[in-house]
Amino acid sequence: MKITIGIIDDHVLFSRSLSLMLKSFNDYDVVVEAQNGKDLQEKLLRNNIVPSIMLIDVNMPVMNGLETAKWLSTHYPQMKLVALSMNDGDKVIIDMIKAGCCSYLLKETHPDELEKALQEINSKGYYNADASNINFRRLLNSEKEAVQINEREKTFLQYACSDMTYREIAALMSLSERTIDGYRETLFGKLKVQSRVGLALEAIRKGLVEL
Amino acid sequence: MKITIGIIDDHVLFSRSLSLMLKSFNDYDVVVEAQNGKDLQEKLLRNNIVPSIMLIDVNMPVMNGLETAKWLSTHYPQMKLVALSMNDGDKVIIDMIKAGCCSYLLKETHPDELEKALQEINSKGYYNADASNINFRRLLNSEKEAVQINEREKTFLQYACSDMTYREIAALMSLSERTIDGYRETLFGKLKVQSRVGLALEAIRKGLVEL
DNA sequence: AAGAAAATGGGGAAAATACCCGATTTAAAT
DNA sequence: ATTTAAATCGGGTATTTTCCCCATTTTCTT
Repeated sequence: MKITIGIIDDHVLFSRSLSLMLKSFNDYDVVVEAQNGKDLQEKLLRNNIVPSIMLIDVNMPVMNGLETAKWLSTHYPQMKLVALSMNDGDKVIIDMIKAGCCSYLLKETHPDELEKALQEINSKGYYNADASNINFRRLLNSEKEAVQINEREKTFLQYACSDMTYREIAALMSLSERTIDGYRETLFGKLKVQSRVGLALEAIRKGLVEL
Repeated sequence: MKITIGIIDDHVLFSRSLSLMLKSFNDYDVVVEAQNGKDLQEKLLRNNIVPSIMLIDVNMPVMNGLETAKWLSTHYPQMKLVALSMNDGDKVIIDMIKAGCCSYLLKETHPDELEKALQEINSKGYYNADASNINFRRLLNSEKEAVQINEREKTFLQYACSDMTYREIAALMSLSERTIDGYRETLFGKLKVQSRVGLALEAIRKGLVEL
């Protein structure tokens, strides 16, 4: 009995050719291919297919990898989820693992390692990429160091990434300019910057605000 | 005689599986696979291989798609270059076409269209993606509207996206603070912003500087 | 209820930014 | 050679940002 696999990726060229490759390994059968989470939901429910391993791309339109992984791990808790992505930031990797993925592979992974990963996931239930891939020790540390900001600060950060002056932002948030100045100061400390430009850029780098 | 193809992509999983797919089309032979432009240069020169069609990923480390396309079109002018990428901005597409690519395909392209594209490129010398892909008319218009900035301004823009003050940037570029102020003013006009934060953010949005 | 911690806010000053006025020097065009 | 255009630079000023001082109010803990 072959191991059933599902692939979710908006790049059809990738998912179709990866599907070919998996079939060439001879132990696997790709039973469903979807272009995003929404697409997958429909295909799973309509055809009543439940692959044992699901390869999930992180960056997708409509319903992204994180949402998809969360949905799958609640509705199909027995399914093995594998995040498959290009070089993402640490935060994304942590989020995918938290969402229930048992492994995180980069698209620059060699096919041989993919095969090894799938075998281990099927037998042991998980696979940790080594060497060229992800250093989990550093990841866990970076999570501790991850910047903690509250809702008000996040709102301010959003507004700070614009052409507005602090005076305008204060008016928009119905706060005093001093209070805004306080947010600014604490965020400067948390993000280790000394100017508003640096703040905006770091906020974007850390994914705290979207461009 | 099969048509010889080369693939450049840092995602090994993609290039290897795409290679499998192309071979399954039966008319093609993948004679070289590289992970970036530098890697390709070495492989071409060392093994004296000259594929007739080269598929080039745009985003790569070490030597990216644009540089690679430029190098190939000067050293191998008879080679057909095809840019292959995920959803990029208009500017990138224009640059790749200018660098000598005869087609620009997205990775979300369906395998059937890829096959059709390769056939047309081999027979007619070019292929324009239709429907879901790129609207060249809009592209040409957007090029007119594209912000034109010179080298000095670009350098300044890069430095402006940091914690540095204008004074420090002036020292770094060996220019007067006034001159820097002039760059700032013209760039404010070109990018339609009123503050340095706005400038930095817009520069990133337009892909004028990398984060 | 008392005390600690957090959020909010006030005033002021130095530095940086934004926006004017223009001059000079260099490069390019005719 | 002359004119144009572009790049570089100088001074001055209003606004904004950054960084201090610390007071009040609200929220949480004990």
